[in-house]
Amino acid sequence: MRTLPLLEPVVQPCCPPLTERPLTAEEAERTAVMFKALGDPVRLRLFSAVVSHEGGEACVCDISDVGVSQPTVSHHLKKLKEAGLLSSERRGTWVYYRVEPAVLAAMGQLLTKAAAA
Amino acid sequence: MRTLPLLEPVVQPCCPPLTERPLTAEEAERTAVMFKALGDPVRLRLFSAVVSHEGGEACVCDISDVGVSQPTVSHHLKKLKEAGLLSSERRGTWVYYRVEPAVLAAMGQLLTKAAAA
DNA sequence: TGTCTATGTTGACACATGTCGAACCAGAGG
DNA sequence: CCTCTGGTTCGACATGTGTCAACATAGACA
Repeated sequence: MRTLPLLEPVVQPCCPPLTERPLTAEEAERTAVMFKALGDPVRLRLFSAVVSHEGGEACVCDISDVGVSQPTVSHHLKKLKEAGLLSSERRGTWVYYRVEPAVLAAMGQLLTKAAAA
Repeated sequence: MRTLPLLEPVVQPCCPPLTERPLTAEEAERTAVMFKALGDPVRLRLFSAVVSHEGGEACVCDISDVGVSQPTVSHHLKKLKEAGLLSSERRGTWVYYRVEPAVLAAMGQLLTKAAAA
């Protein structure tokens, strides 16, 4: 019995820099997944809530006050997970979501390098 | 006769840091606009093409080879413009798109600060 | 076993979005 | 004036997406 299904890893070595050259179709496809995941207000709030929470992780019950129903929260968290931005773990009664620091750093570099050009 | 319609400024002083605290509904709404704009593979390629082009600007004719019809290219460039990421200017026969460096830098900080947490 | 609480999944629905062809607009150059 | 070329706008269509209520599942606890 595995405790972490972890749907897909999707984007790990990700993110070619944006300024160097035009992205290829493949690269764009991969990179767009992450931006798309953050392209919804509710998901952005959930993500921000997890990232800003102490320890970089939070229980669903702590962050689900974003004005939508509980199934919708669950749906959005799943999307963020599929995009490789969050991972989840069940601890007893509650499920905790955690941010993937590597991916976040990669996204940041992608944009800051672009800005420095 | 104005040469720059510039549909809306939308997001100028933008981007509260992502790690500090959970984003409010308003902040998330504003910030998500930009991520959403970059959340499509075609738009990401177009954006990357403009950013990586010399001088940070490019004629539509230089970047429209992304596998979709020309009206679709125009549609996506409009979206990027509405999101405040690009601006456009007509110069004789051709239309040039340019990146907005301030907004790009803000987005980068938003994520790198988040990564450093 | 049963029940209660915390999350996830399903199904359905309305709405947003990406795409194209066709029509339209703006300059350049006859 | 006309015509050609580069871009945009329009109308239509298929697909994707956010949302909820209802149902299902997983532990905790009795």
